[in-house]
Amino acid sequence: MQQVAELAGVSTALVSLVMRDAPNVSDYRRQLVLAAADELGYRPNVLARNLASRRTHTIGVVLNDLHNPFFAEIVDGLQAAANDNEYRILIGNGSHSQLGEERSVETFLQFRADGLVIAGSMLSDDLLERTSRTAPIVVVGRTSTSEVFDTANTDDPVGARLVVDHLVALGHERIAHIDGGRGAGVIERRHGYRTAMSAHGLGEHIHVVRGDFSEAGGRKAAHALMQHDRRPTAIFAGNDLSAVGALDGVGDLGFDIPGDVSIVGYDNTALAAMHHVALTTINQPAEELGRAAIDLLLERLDGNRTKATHHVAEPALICRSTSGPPPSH
Amino acid sequence: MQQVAELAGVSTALVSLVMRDAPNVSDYRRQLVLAAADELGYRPNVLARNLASRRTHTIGVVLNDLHNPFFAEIVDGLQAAANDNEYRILIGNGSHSQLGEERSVETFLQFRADGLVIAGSMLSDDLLERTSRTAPIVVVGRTSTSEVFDTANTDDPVGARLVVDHLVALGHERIAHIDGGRGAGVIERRHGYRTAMSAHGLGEHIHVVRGDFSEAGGRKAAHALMQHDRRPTAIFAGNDLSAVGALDGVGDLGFDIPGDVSIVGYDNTALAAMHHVALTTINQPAEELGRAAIDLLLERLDGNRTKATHHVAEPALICRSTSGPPPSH
DNA sequence: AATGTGGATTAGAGCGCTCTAATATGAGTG
DNA sequence: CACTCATATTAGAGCGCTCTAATCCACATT
Repeated sequence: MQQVAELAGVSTALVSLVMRDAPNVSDYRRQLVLAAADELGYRPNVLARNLASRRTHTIGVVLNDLHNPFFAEIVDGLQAAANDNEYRILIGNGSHSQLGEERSVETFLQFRADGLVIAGSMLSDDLLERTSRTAPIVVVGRTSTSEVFDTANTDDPVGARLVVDHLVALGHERIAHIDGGRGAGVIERRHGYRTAMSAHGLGEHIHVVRGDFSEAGGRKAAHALMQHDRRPTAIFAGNDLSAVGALDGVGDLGFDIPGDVSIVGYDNTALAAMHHVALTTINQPAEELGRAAIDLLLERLDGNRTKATHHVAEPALICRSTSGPPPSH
Repeated sequence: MQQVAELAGVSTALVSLVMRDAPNVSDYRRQLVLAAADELGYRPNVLARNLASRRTHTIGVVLNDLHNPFFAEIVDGLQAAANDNEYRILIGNGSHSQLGEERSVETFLQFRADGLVIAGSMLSDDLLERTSRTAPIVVVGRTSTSEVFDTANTDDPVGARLVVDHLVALGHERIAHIDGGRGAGVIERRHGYRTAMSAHGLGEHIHVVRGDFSEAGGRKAAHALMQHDRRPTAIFAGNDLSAVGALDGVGDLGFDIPGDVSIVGYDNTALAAMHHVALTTINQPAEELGRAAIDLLLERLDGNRTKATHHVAEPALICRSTSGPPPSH
């Protein structure tokens, strides 16, 4: 920077002003500085800049599971919104574990990211609240009544109800649910499922088995369900990934879909849309969620809001070919 | 830091030593400092640390396409290897475009990442070589004869040959190829396909159509191929994602797989392994590639090597159910 | 000619740490 | 008991930038 200043015959302060295009710099000097910077191949050191300005213009995004296409879609929304606002995004991999998420969060805090977006988090509200004292946080894909951090997610109870309604309308009664273990949105979806089942007078058929939002988990759960003595005629999986696993698991055992059993997912990822999968599922507007998350964060960063806000998007049933009437026994 | 030093009754230098667990600090003082730090909730500022030490202990990973599960698998290897070596990983999204990759690279350089791993890059060798003067780079999933930066990838010409050999052994002659546009490894796979076809005396049946390593691209290419007047009996797609797209596209038109047409992918991602897809494909040892990339980078960072090294992994045919004998016309 | 005004420029302190070189400490040695 | 030598500790400069407050200057106003 000093070299640039010398070459341009100005002070380092002016170089600084030019490099962050501040106003009130004469065009003449601006050109001088720019030329000098170019000649020397000068690239501002963001580390130093951030240290001095106490702002990094970076948002840390912690993804619970890089293998889940749903998160890739959320990132699309985040990326777009961040670009529009001159923020950059860095992604941390939660490795599908609490520890992994914590590590990522810690990394971002140490880098002094201006804010965090945590998608599909398995972390406790308590931990998140504590963290958000250091930097504003938006949690995506999970409900929370926290009065400290913001959230952006889909109305999961409604989503779960849509699934049950759909299956009941097709004539199903024995509808089982594969949940997502400790994942995000698990409680709401499970609860929504239970409530909807009861509302249809199917309380006795409520059957929840544990999954973990992964393919492997979905497959295993499906095996268990289909080998049960009162096996279901329909399975509502907690997300598309485990639905696809269930699809596999059910297929392994030689059952026909949807002839013998219907399967419904959640998320409407690209996976579900594939012709060869054609999964009936619930759409979550991933990109909308991503954009909303950034908006919420920026409101905080610009100091326009201190009260927690919870953005709730509408789910929608996407009917494809893994759901149909139950077998006539 | 100063507060911690005062509370512990030592110098800031000693606090610094303790915080990065340097050797030669007495146990007594270490406890003192640790206690003080804990009491004050002190968290070292990585920005300042990095600025002062000129080391960030961070590796920037630029992924060409977050939607491609292959990259998620590579990240698993990178993450594991980085953890083992006390490095942290940050991911940048290339958004499937050159511009997106450049932006990510720039971000990492500005953050002074110690090194970069660029997976599936569409950037030119020239640009990469220039960049690697600033920080060491390992390019994953792409061949290069560069004498400047390192690479870790699979032997693509061999992989392509395995595909053609397999299809020819099944009796196919009209084998078409959907390439990956400007993606990584495209040239080698295409060339390997051409060479293998010629070696089998099928030069006249060489038929390449352009894809872009995405599902949409694969579907579109498959449509074009199957509506061609001399339509192929087998399609070799440049990666799994486009193979799945091709699967869809072919299905759209009412063809049976593999009855009417065989489809083979490349990468052996989780996508291909799905029961409902069961794609015949070429395995790339993603985790091995990830680990190798980190190893190469660390050799550079530790100053043990300055000569470019190219790690080449062995591809392997994974035969599933999207390939079979051609239809008997 | 004196004064005012507002934009352009700059000096210099400080962000929070690391690192070098110097100094303190203390056990072991002849 | 002075003298090593290895280990433990510290002072203080410096990393590369931003930011505040001060200064400068050209031009308009009285």
